[in-house]
Amino acid sequence: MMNKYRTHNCSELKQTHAGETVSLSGWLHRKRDHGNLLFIDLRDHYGLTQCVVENNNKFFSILEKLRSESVLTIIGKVVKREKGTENFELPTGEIEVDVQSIKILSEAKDLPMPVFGEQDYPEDIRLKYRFLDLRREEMHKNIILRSKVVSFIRSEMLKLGFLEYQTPILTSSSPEGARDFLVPSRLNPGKFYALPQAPQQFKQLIMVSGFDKYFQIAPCFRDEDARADRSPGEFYQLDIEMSFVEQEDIFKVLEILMVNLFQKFSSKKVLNNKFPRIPYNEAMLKYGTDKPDLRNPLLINDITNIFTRDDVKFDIFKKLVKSGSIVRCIVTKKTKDKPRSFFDNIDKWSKEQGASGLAYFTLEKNEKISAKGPVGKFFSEDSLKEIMKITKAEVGDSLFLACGKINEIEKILSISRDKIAKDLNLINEDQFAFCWIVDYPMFELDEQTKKIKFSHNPFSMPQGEIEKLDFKDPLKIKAYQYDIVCNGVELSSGAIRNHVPELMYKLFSIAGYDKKKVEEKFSGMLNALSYGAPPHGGIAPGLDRIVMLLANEKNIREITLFPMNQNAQDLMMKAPSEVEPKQLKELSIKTDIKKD
RNA sequence: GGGGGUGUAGCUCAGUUUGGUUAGAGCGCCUGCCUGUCACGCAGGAGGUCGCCGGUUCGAGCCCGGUCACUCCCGCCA
Repeated sequence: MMNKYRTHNCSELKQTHAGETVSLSGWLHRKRDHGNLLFIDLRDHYGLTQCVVENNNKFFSILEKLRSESVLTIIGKVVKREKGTENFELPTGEIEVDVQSIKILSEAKDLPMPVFGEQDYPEDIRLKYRFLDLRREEMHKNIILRSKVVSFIRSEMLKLGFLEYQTPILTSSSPEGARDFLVPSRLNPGKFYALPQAPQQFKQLIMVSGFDKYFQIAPCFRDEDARADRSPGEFYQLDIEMSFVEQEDIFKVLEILMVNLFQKFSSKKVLNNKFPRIPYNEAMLKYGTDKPDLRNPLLINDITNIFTRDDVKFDIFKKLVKSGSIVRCIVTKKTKDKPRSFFDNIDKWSKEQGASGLAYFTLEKNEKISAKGPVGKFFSEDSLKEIMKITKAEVGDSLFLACGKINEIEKILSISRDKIAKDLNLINEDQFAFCWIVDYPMFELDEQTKKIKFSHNPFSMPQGEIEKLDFKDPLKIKAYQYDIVCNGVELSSGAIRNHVPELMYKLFSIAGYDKKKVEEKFSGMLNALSYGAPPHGGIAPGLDRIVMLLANEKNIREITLFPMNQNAQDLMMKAPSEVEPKQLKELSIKTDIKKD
């Protein structure tokens, strides 16, 4: 490299360059001013180089006054540092550049937030001055990681025989799923495009078009509220679709890709090269959630039947069980010597989470087996033996019990599992534990409307032979629908698709869409499936969440170049913004409609 | 739409419990001293509507009510 700005970058120079005259360009990272001797750390994308000026140099006073983060070119001679003054933490720490001349390319004002150092700063300032925030080492590193992950995925997918296809950004609104972002059409007054929530229908149409293996790093738009791990508005999926495949074919592709990806970009251990397949119902029972963290060894067991026994006197639970509640528990191994406060804290915490609390006892054995703890006295030896059989608990273990309606129990025990494991330090942070959640129900009951709705994707293929499906009891129908989960993070859902139009009408009618409505909303799709469609299926792992796991970050903004804040505003570009009345008029849009 | 947390100097934070003189510290900035630092050091200085509005009080950064901003969570996210 050699141009008017630089002969080398700021991480290149070594002892072997000593004596050469070089030019470097970059940001003034840090100054150390000794009055008659000035050290300057010059920083670029690649690293840091220390430059030195003495007070007999005509640029000394200029450099002394120049503010941090100004951009300059330094021309000077590479000098080997004297013994004892090297900095072995820097790749360039064995040399320094003796400044001969400089050129200031861009002067920086007083900074609203420093680039130097590892201090945390308020989110709104970081977002407003994102270009400064991104200069900081941690952010810079995360963004580079993200770039490398994207490149790696592309090359792996190509190796696996996939081709990348691009799909439209302006498309039509769909009735299912999230809220759409709408774009008014100038040429079609009163009509709107929608930004794609995912290229779902397009990727299926690509299969119908005969292309066999599709992937895309696809932007997806959903107008829903933000979370720490969910950008408002937009995110990226590794969108995948394959023809003539069964569920296991898709699992194989994803396992190869994920294992390679996570091994390449993290030093953490991938627990299983073949990810465990856990049926949805089993996951809800054993973990209370369909995104279990398998690093956590704690399991949930159902012990409702214990509370129908006459030799169990725990009347509060017995009464609830009689009226339809269930009891489930978490066993913790060898916790008999934990102090009372350990158990009480978890009980107290669960109440803060809105539960009615967690009962607990510890299994002991003197002459006979007994339960120690506030509710221990209610259990006979025989009932404890039965509990031990069901839960595989042993003497010295403790049980945390929750009683209530199934949804409440699943929820509280799911978060209790996390909480207790954290308190007992049971989670190995150096692991990635992947799993597949399979056999999702096709439909579920909407709690509010009491109507049957699609539980996941309306285009999924129901399991079993089509002729034998029992549409009278639709809640029992399972789908070829699956999620991939890593360390308790839901990375993606996918499905084998329904490529049979008649079946699709049937399924939609169960969810309350008549034939006309289905034809109206999915005409493109249905039409395509009527002229020879291959059986196909796919998946779409969230790219942002993959990078978060690899970068070990809890917040999606830490791995996104220019994120919006929680209110879906870009504080740097000032989006969204008002527009000229003329623009609105062209689009046939009025903005004076009041919200209810 | 709802709940929690935070808001004091350009930045990070202390002070709020128990209302009471001129609201402090570190970083940054400005001035001076300093030739081997790499978080350079030393001395001095500037910098504040204590988010905003209202209330209680002789007196409010501190108590009360409202409001705004940021954030985390619930709802929502096929």
